[in-house]
Amino acid sequence: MKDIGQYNHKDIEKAYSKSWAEEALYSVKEPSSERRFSVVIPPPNVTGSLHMGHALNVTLQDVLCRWHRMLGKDVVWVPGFDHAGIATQYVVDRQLQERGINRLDIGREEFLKKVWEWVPLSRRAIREQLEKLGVSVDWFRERFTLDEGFSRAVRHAFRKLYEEGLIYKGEYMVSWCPKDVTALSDLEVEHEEEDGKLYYIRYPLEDGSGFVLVATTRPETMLGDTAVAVHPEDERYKKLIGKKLKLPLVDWKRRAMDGSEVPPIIPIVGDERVKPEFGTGVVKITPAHDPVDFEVGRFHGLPFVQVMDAFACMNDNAGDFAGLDRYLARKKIVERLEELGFLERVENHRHAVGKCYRCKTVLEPMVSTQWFFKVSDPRIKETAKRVVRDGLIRFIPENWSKIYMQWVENLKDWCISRQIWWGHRIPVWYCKDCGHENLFTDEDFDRVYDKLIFNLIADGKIKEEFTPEEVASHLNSPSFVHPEFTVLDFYKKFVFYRYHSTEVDANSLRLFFTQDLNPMAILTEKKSRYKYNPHQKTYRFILRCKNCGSENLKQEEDVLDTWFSSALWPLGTFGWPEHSPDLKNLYPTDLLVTGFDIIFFWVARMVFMGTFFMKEVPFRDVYIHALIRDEKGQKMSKTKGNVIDPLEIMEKYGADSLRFTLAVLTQQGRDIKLSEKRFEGYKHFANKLWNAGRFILLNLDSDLLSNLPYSAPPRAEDLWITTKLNKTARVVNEALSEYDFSEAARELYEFVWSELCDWYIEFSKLRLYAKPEENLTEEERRVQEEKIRAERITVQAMLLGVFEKTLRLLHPFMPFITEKLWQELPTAHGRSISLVQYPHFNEQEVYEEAERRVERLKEIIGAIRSLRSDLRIEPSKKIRLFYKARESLKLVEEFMPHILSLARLESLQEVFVLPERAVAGFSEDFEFFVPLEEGIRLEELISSYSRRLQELEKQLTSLEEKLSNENFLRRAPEEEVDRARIMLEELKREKLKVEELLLALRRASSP
RNA sequence: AGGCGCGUAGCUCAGUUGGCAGAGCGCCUCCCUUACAAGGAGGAGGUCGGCGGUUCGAGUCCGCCCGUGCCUACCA
Repeated sequence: MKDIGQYNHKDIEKAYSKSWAEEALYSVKEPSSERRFSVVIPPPNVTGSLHMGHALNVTLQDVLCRWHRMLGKDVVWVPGFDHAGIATQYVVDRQLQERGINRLDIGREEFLKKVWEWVPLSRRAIREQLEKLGVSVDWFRERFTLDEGFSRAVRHAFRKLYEEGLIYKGEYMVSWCPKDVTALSDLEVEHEEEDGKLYYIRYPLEDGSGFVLVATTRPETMLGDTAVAVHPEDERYKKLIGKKLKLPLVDWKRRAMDGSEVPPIIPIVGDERVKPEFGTGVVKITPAHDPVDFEVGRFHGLPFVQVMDAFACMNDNAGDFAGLDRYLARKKIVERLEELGFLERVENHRHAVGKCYRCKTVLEPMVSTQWFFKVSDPRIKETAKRVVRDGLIRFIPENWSKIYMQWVENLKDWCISRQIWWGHRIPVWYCKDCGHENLFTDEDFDRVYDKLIFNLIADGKIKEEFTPEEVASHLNSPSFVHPEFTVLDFYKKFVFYRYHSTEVDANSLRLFFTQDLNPMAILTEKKSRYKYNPHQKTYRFILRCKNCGSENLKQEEDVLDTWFSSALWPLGTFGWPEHSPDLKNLYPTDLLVTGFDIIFFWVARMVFMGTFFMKEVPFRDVYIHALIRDEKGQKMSKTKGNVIDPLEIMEKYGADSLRFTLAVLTQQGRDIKLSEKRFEGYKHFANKLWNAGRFILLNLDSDLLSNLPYSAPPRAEDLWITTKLNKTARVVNEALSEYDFSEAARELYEFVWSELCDWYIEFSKLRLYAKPEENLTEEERRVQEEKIRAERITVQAMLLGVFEKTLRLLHPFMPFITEKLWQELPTAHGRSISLVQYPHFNEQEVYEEAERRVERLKEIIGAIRSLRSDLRIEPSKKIRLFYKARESLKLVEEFMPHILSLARLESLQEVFVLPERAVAGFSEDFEFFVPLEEGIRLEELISSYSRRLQELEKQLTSLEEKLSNENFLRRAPEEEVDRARIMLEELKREKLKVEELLLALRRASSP
């Protein structure tokens, strides 16, 4: 007997989100490889805080992880964060700009320091949000895509791919963002339809015999034209092939990328790629600024003239227009062309423009030297197709595998270099003497210290010139692998675990360097790795060219595409490239949950890396969920101001309501339209559950458990609710195993609200509040009291048992409220509801007979309530009722107290003749009569019955038609025909009944 | 230009081998009944986008069309 008061989500959620993390409840040190269930979180970007999409993503994962954990699995769910190259650089850059600081002014090193200051802030904020959401991740395994371990994994992966010939460097056409000043991969280009212009320009023939007319959408690129192309079979222009044109405007020197001078006299070439039907059938060729022209230029050996710089400003090759922004240049060039009579006409033209997916700047195709991952290689591409085709990886819903396959089929090589600062710097050092391209990873060094120092330098943690003290202090600073690690801890645990004896401090380091520099070491090693500077007292770590031995090396400036490291996420988080126990036990993961927008960016690329390096898929099931949109179906974005912040929602409605709402809304479609109202509805549900718990706890005797063996046998409603709950458990388990979150959640909602609260709890009050009759003898009274006591114990045990099981079923969806309520129950044992067994279907607990009787009882009570309502009898008014029944007779007698209570009757008496002056209702064979009193209004009832009659007539007509259709009788299955016949009989009986009642009512209402 | 999805109650959506159209919210009526007014009881509301086909029978399977959203694509 205790009162837990009113539902207050804030207190509950705050207490548990903290204690779960502090107790490391979801940390599994040594998972068994057979019973494990392993998942890696799609790492959120450290660009700010979580949005609703993240909330959905982690909620679904948490539901599944909690479910599997309760099914007895060793669930390891690895959390972590993505350094998010361009995105994070963009965020920090903007912050600096607001303080009037320019990134280019302070330089790379200083800027990266600022980013490293920002990262922990964002990381902490997101971590807190995840905890608030109640995610059951193993925080001891937290990782970051730019932590020491990942950097090492990335260098290792780069090296292997490079050595296998799967990474190459080359000069190609790439999409270039002039705002972020970097190359982008094809995937990072967003195409958008825009209204533009098509300019028709005259290019005069060199011999003065006329001109050809070319059409272009980007006239500014004409300054870089080095040819004009026509289709070789085009009758109009065929004869012009080989002739020369004078490029308008250009009367200055242009230099090609190879340094040669390019005259403004350009050839007309024939090329199949030209479509005669577009424009004039003549196309200008700018090999350095258009992807197709690039191909054409290479094919015909044309010079490449760049006319723009990295910021999309015109360069020296643009002569008079040098220094102008591309759009200003376009305007000026068009004006000049018009002045000089080269512009024939301008048409409106709608076309697709490529934009940067981050900053939406219109991209410029540029020729530049970039690094590529040769994903078109069969070792990558064919494997990636095979694992899905053969079902080693399963997409849910299934149709995404088709989309995946199509994309992989059309793969082009992936540009992985970025000209930004924030990210994994490419581990390549160029020799300034012989030009050799050197690739270094710590595997190039034998000694532990060398490996260590190399990694620190490669990660930019120490400078090339350093002191042992600096190294030691860095090693003892916090690691980015995990906030509670030092850098040294990390190296010991993951990298150098084979060398446990290695103690690293300033002294041993100094000793190491001294030894390294002594004459003996130099003799044995030929050349020392370290150069000592006696003035500065610093050491320099020496890399030597693998070709010529020169020490004059310079590291590649470019960093890797952020997705290159994310692609290693399911490997790196488990310690790869080391053969760690985690890698052995937890790879491949069992499940990946993500949105369809990153199937190509991330999912496919994890498949590339996983299958290549591990010879095994990175995950088995890929559950693809919808994207969150606002109530109008628009994407949520800060600029539109239509975001619904999960933090605000949790504050107002609670994490449990947020989670349950998202689970219910997770249909297999493509998007979820969200409005704040949805959360309100499910907060009511949480409240309902709370109050059910409150009711039960209020009515439990404090000594219940010790009295348990002694009790009265269960009643029909007990068996009924047991069956219902059992069936609910079956549906929920089945739904979850099919990733049908919505079905599982709705089923639970339905059970809690419509069965448990609406009916069972109401029924339970009969026994809980039972009192002995009055005017009894002492003896009789004692017997009755004993019986009531026994009944009370039974119903309390039932309530307790049913509720406890319900909480367990609900726990994956609403972890906080279920934990709290469960802990309040006298049966609570162990640390947490999340560690006890999940209920499953039990064949023994199906009581069909009891279930049918109680369902029938509900119908009867419903019919009486309906009549009361039609007669406008106030709910609080108890009425006298008379009834007639045949098959239902026993049932009515058995459940007399239930009917009296739930239908709010003063009495229910059987009669054998129709009462005079009474209005009636029925439910099948159960007929009942309310004595007609003054003030009872019949109109509503009459119209209610009239509507019912109409409906019946409609159904009857269609049924009769069906049954008179010979084809139906002949061809439909027998049971179908029988069902129709039975229904016809029932409808006819009901119709007679309704007509009879209507007649009586009409008589009564018009005296 | 190809590909994928969606059109069912006022709104958001369920509807699993074809066999009597459902839920939540909203709306209407009545009630603050000792867990819960964040509640209880009852109720209204639908030619399942359109046309055609298969079938005894179609929201469900097939075809075409209309509307709508998204993804992919080098059309100057």
